[in-house]
Amino acid sequence: MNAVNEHIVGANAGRSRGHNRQVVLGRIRAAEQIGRAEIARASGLSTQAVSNIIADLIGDGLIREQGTRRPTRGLPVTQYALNPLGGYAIGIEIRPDAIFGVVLDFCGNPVAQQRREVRVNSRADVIAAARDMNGALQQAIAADPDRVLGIGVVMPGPFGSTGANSRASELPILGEDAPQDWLSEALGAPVLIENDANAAAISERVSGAAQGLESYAFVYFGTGLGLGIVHKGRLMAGALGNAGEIGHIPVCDNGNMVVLEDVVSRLSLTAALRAGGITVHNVDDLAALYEAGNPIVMGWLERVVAPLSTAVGIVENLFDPQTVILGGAMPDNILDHILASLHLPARSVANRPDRDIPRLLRGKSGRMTATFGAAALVVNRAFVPEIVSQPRAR
Amino acid sequence: MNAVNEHIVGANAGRSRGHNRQVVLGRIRAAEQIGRAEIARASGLSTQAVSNIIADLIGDGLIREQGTRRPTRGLPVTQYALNPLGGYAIGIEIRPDAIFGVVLDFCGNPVAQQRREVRVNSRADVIAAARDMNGALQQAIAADPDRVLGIGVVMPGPFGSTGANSRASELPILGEDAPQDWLSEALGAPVLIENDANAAAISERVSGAAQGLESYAFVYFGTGLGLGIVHKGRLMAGALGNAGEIGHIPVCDNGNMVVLEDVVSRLSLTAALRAGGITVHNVDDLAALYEAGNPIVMGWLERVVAPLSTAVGIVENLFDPQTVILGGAMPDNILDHILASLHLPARSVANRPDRDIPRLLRGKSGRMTATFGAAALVVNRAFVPEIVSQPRAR
DNA sequence: GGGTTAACTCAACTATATTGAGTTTTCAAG
DNA sequence: CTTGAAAACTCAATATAGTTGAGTTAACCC
Repeated sequence: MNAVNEHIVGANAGRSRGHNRQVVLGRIRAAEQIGRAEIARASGLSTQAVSNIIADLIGDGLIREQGTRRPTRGLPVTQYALNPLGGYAIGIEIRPDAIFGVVLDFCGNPVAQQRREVRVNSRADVIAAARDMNGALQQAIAADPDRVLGIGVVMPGPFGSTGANSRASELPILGEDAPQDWLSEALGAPVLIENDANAAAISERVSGAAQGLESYAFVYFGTGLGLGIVHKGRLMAGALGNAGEIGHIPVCDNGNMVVLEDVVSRLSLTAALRAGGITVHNVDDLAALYEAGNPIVMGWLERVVAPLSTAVGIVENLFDPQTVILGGAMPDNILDHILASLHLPARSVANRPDRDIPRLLRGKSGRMTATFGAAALVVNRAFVPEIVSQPRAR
Repeated sequence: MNAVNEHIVGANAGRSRGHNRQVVLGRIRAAEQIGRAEIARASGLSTQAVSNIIADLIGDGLIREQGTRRPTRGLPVTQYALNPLGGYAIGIEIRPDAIFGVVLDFCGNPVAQQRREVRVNSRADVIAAARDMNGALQQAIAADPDRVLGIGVVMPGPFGSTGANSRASELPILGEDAPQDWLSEALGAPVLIENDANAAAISERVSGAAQGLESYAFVYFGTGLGLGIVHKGRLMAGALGNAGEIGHIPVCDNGNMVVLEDVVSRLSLTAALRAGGITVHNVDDLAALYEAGNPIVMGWLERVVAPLSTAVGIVENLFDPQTVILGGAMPDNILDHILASLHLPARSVANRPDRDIPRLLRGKSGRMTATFGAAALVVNRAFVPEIVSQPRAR
């Protein structure tokens, strides 16, 4: 009759072990260093089971002994920590005019970075560029290829043919079916694909402002404006992977109804600057203009306040996240200015007296956040078990 | 350091079996009737494992043999179906001026209903009313108490103290901490609590318009306007359980900025009617007024179109659901009128040429949808495995 | 120094799923 | 009508992984 629970698979010994390895790794990652007994308590497993898994993980080089801690009484705790050399995650960001690559170690620290200025106009171009980048990155780290946990690939969404495919900078190969399949085949490794906002959101969780958070939303300044939603540590990507099109929220701008990303996006800022005779080439140019108090930038910042405040309020009220994070391809000083100037609505489920985190945070991953995010997808997957095993439909 | 993966527990033999029982039940429910081999293929388990679980479930009375089917060749398939008598779910909806109760059988069909007009002003009132209702319902079905799978309780949200607690009809006992704990203790059974919109959303999945859907959003006409978000078969309730406050989206109304539920809600309709000298007592009154072409109702319907279309578009673009369902305490004829009159934005990820479901559906559970939903929470839980075991923070 | 506490190990046990051989029933081809 | 293939299912043996309970070790406290 229908497709209920289509993607949920049964458990068996092997899958249970895989799940439990992820649970143990997740606890170690969360605690930075931790002993077996505490992992057992936190995970609902017996100490013996944890001991066996720990032995496995050490054998695989994913964790290592690190220091001891004396509890109030009893045997000193042997603690374990992630071994940064235990695994590598490759992240590739494909843009219409360039391709970026990064390698993260198992702890989420960058160990290699590359960029190529190439114009990709076809599927063949994408494959060639991704292959080239993957090769270059693997060579740069000179690690055992078996230590590569996977390859994350980021492309601007939305995927498939939708009413939202109207963005200027769109890749021609999108709008086609399942890029996951042919990329995976071309690179000879499992590939995770997400749009830039989703990847950036995970980047903040792996090594940024969202460390330790389970549910948050990430507002991403790309060419347009995107939103990555993380719920219980997992991306909420929607039924077809196109969730988070915050840029399409209609807003009032000087009495006209426009969509949010017409006002709040790097494109709208650079367009305003160009109309004023100023051409910017990168994020640093924007940072400098802000520093110099450029009136066009300042005007844009004022114009951004109302619509973005409204949009963040909507996100708060629809998702009830722990916090909302702002980041992406904007200089930190401009992000900080926005952060300070927004006036979030009082009528929001996020407006609680007992908050322990601010309603709004600035992302930490900087301008490379989407590329880092591509790799972070792979890192995150190593620590967060999924019930599902079949890939989702696209 | 932090709370990553706090709620995720490890797997062991017992928990795996529980998970697999849910997977098998879920497949049976989805297919209505199905044989063992097909369940095995769909769930990634061996036929032998499925056979053992099926034997268990029959022993527990949760499923029963039902007919055979001849495949093209080979042994005829022994099929299994849910046994409606296998378990019962109790649902209780608590409102400021009344309490509703319903019992659903294991297939989600109603087998008993009750209502009491009581004014609940305190925690003691709630406990007394819920106890009374629970007793009456259990007596009405006269089933083995062991067959009761759980009790779902619905109260209007939001829970806890937030900037959204400004609704006229709010229960005085809300804004307090963890009603789950004391209700569970008072009723002597595990209790699931959700707000009305969330429960209603699950009701549509168990026995309504969302059967067979994995990801959808449900716009709920209660006193205000709520939204239940279902993703991969599970409620997305947010970090503190207050997700879905769609009523707080700011919209333009005759040039004034108001929030959505100021325009689109039963309260706004009844207020408009009262200003016109018409008092409505229930949903039937509204249905009759619509049928008679009452100008105030018609005017309200026109006023609703633009803001609700915008809001649904926002929901589509943020969640990318399979569809959006409209329902709750509004007569079907008014809901149908709204459904037909909305003009959803073309610029939406939901606007795909290859859609197989309409972007908008009407809910089927009728005016009792939240009460049914309370019980449906319990039914749904029997079929959808969770990774998490610890209850979420409130 | 003796008792207590807590982490951890060892070995036996248990629960559950898988595997592979075998059985039954049906359809289809000769 | 016979024979063979196909598919569902069962049985018994096997494998994997987690649990249990009885130690062992090392630290603190009195």
